[in-house]
Amino acid sequence: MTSQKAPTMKDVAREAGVALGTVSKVINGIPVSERNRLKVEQAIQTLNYEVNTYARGLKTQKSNLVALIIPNTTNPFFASFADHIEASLYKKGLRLLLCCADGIPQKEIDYLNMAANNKVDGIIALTYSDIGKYIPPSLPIVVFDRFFENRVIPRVASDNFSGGCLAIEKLLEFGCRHPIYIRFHSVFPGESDKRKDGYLYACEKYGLEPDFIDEVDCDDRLRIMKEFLEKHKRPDGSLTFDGVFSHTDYHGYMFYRLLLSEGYRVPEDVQIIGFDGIRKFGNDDDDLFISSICQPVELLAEKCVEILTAADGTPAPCLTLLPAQYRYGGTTRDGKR
Amino acid sequence: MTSQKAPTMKDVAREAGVALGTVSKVINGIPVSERNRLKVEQAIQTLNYEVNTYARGLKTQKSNLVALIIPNTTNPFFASFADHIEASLYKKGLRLLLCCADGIPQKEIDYLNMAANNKVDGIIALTYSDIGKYIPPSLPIVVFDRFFENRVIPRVASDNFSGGCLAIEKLLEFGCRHPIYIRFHSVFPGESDKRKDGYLYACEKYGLEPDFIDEVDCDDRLRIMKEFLEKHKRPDGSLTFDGVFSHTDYHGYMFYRLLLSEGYRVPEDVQIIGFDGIRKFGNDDDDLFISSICQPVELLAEKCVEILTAADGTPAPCLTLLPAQYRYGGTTRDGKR
DNA sequence: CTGTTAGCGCTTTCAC
DNA sequence: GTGAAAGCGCTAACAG
Repeated sequence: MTSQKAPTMKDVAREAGVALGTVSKVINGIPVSERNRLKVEQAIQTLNYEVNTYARGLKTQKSNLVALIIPNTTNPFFASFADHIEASLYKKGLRLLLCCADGIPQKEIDYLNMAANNKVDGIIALTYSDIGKYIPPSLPIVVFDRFFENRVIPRVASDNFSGGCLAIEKLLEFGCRHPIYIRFHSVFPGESDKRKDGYLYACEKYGLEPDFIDEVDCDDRLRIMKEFLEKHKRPDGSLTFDGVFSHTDYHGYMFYRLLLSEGYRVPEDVQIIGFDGIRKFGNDDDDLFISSICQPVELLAEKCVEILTAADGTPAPCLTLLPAQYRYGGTTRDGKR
Repeated sequence: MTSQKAPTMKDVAREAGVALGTVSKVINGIPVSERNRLKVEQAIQTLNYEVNTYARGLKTQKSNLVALIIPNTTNPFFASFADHIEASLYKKGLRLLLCCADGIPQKEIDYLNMAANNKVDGIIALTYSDIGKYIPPSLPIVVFDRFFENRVIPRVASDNFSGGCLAIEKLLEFGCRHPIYIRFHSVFPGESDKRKDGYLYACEKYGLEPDFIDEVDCDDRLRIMKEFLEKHKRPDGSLTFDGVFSHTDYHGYMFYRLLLSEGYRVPEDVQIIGFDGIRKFGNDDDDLFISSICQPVELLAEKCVEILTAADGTPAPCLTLLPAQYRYGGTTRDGKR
């Protein structure tokens, strides 16, 4: 892995017949006499010169690199988030260092250490392990969804509370009488917890009796869902609920498949609304897994980048909430389209 | 975006009471007295020291960064590939610069220029535009699937020919008599073209009449599929084919949905096998979209990294083909499970 | 082995 | 304006 010797600034200076510093000024847009600027630009052309990133980084301590720490890219939500982060950074001339932490705390810490040591200019983190205390104290960072106690860190998230509320309102609008809520959550608190708060609030507001699965995430999800289902079957086999708001599309889709396999019809017997708005192949508008409260992934990503790259003086907002929107995905009774 | 001053090698030397060079030796694994090594390691611990990448890069012209150029991360296959590339690089102490080219040639060229510009030690490219002539002449590179004419570049791919063949053999094994083939392909040639060759070869071998959709990829896929379907309906509504080998899971899944919407049963009336082995949520073993010839993504990624990072002397293989495997995903008659 | 030192290519003073 | 020169933190070559 060796790279060929590239021309240096010195070569350009010699070629142009000016001093080293003058070349540097031209490159960095610092005023220089018209005559010299042209000579330098000419020399740069001739030699096909490009700035050496390491030398510049060594001097300026800037790399134009931003680390994105996410669990993985295989989960469609993370994948989409990463994709939009990349696009936003690219627009600003920044590059993306992808760090998939896989939920391995050591790997997260490794990446954080690396980030702290002059390798990146900032961090965008979407993580579900407890790395708060490893976050370098003075590196710009924006976190998605999570909250760390040791330091005031700008957070970006969807308006999960309103989203949770909206899910129930939509289910009611489409004729549900008894919506339940399903969640398998991380042990670490985050903004997405408010989806449940939204559900509970909506229950209160519309006089519904709350009923839900709310367990720590585990390998036993399917068994837990099945048990829940059994407990909610009437003697005639019909269900005591007719709507499901799932904390994520993923689990909502699991529940959807379970219902189908037990002979229930969706959306006729039970309507389902998930959360996230993930798409099967990531591109079309018509390939939601289930009807969903869709996170505005593109806007969320842009907002993260915007806050991270805001001028040093600008105070970053502690929390930025963006609205999530309902979209039809086949498991609700507003079909047609 | 300012970073706090990190401890330097000088600080470590002072803390450990040894010379700068000694610290450098310890870090680079060059023999040093046991006593000094311990002192230095201790000091590194205490100061939480990490090597400054720019300084090292300036000296060595290495960055431990590898650029991955892919169209996006939202397509599940690319996402999975990126995920495994990241993991493989991480194991070798390398970091991943993610470049999503979105099929925008200018963006690909930008990234290639950057890569050439001392920023990365190597490139792994999975791309469908014609960037052959922009590839920096002396930077290590490995391409997935594609072939560029201007330069001998190591290629890694699945054994698409055998995979195509296998798809037909499986369909026959499960009782198909008339398997067709569906493809919407890029205008650029690549290894995956051999899936069709495999199909044609299998037809020849097993005495089948080839029949297929083979179009340049476009927005009109659904219309083309519908027309094809119409042409293959017998007067009684039954179909003249009973098996589908789709060039990708994506299009296979599209065709699957089309068949269902037209009232055909899968796998009873028509069996479908795709190619890629992409998973709905990227993690479980049971969430293929359709039965598929699965690319060994993890191995492919590892192989790319292995070839890219092979010692300078080692001649890289021009082409490395890894076997793809059939896996049940609900659209074939080997169900149960 | 160990310590000293000369740069890697660039930015950024600082005199001129 | 301009050019000379001092490092940024590290590696590697060298003398001890």
